[in-house]
Amino acid sequence: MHKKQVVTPFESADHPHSECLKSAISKAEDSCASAGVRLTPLRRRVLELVWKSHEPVKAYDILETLQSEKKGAAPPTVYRALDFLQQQGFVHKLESLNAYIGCGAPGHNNTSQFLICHICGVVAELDDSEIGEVISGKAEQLGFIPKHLTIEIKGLCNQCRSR
Amino acid sequence: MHKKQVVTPFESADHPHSECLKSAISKAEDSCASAGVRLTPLRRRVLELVWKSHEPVKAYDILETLQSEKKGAAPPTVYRALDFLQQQGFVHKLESLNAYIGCGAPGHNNTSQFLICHICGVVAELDDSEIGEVISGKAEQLGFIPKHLTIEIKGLCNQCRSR
DNA sequence: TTAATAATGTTATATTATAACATAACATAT
DNA sequence: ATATGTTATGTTATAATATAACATTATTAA
Repeated sequence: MHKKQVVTPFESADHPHSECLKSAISKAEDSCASAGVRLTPLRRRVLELVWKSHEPVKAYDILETLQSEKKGAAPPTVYRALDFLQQQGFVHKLESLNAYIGCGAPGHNNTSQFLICHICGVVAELDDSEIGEVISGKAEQLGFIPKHLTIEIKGLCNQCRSR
Repeated sequence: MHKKQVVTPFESADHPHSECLKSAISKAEDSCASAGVRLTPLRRRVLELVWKSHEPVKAYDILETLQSEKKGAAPPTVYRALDFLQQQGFVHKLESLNAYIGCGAPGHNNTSQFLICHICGVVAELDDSEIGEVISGKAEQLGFIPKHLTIEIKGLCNQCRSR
């Protein structure tokens, strides 16, 4: 029996989100310290902005906020920070949305699967070993060696279905 | 025991690709006839260009070819044709590449999974029921109703691994 | 303290995609 | 066959996403 391994659940509107944010920053700090890389003020700020909510965030929305806070931000400012955060596993890119979402369990991700509600926009993240295994298994039957999986599921979340 | 359901295999460089092209156009013609929609010369030409090979094709590469063949083509020319072809299930968009690939089995696709070789660029398409079922099952355990799956796996194909 | 490295600033441009409105082609009902 | 509605395409402009290239600043390590 496999476990669900929900890395980030669908959060209701009233959950204490400041805890999510705090936890994400804290994990990033620890991880960077261990890895010997720098969570600079800029990178930290971009991570905060990605974690503004459980909805995907667009690069140019981050840019707009940065520009409002301090002049001089340009697209590379954002994309470099996002690249760093993705490399460290703190942020994922949702390819089907061209948007970014905070990772709920940096360091514990093998393959991630994202459930994206097309009504409310909220995203849940799974790291379900069975999904990864089935896909990898099928691929390997064809002699294919998987390196990176993009798994994004759009649909209707429990909350939105109930309405 | 589930079957592999390989919709489009990894094709070797020397396979008779004109057969793939011919078959794709023929299926599209039939499907359009049944559905009562029009495979116009422009749409057919774009479908041919998507099926130029088993590698993903970029919208602006299609545009360039169209422009070389006849003046007046512009981005909407291509994107409209691609939209139509996607709606009819003749073409898939690979979200992780912003590129398009011909569908090997229009009308028989539940969920597609794409294996993308990051060395040679060739794409194989699966429509494996077990993959779809596992993912949908997990999602449903969370009360999520899946509508559309994006499953794209980058890695090393058999051919490229052997070198 | 200096040199090397890493991060950010800055300007420009590439790439991907859509909006909005005009014209043309086609279908169908008279 | 012709008017009319609908679908498809033409056309211009612009929006949205992302990277290249080089200059400057900050940090680290020798």
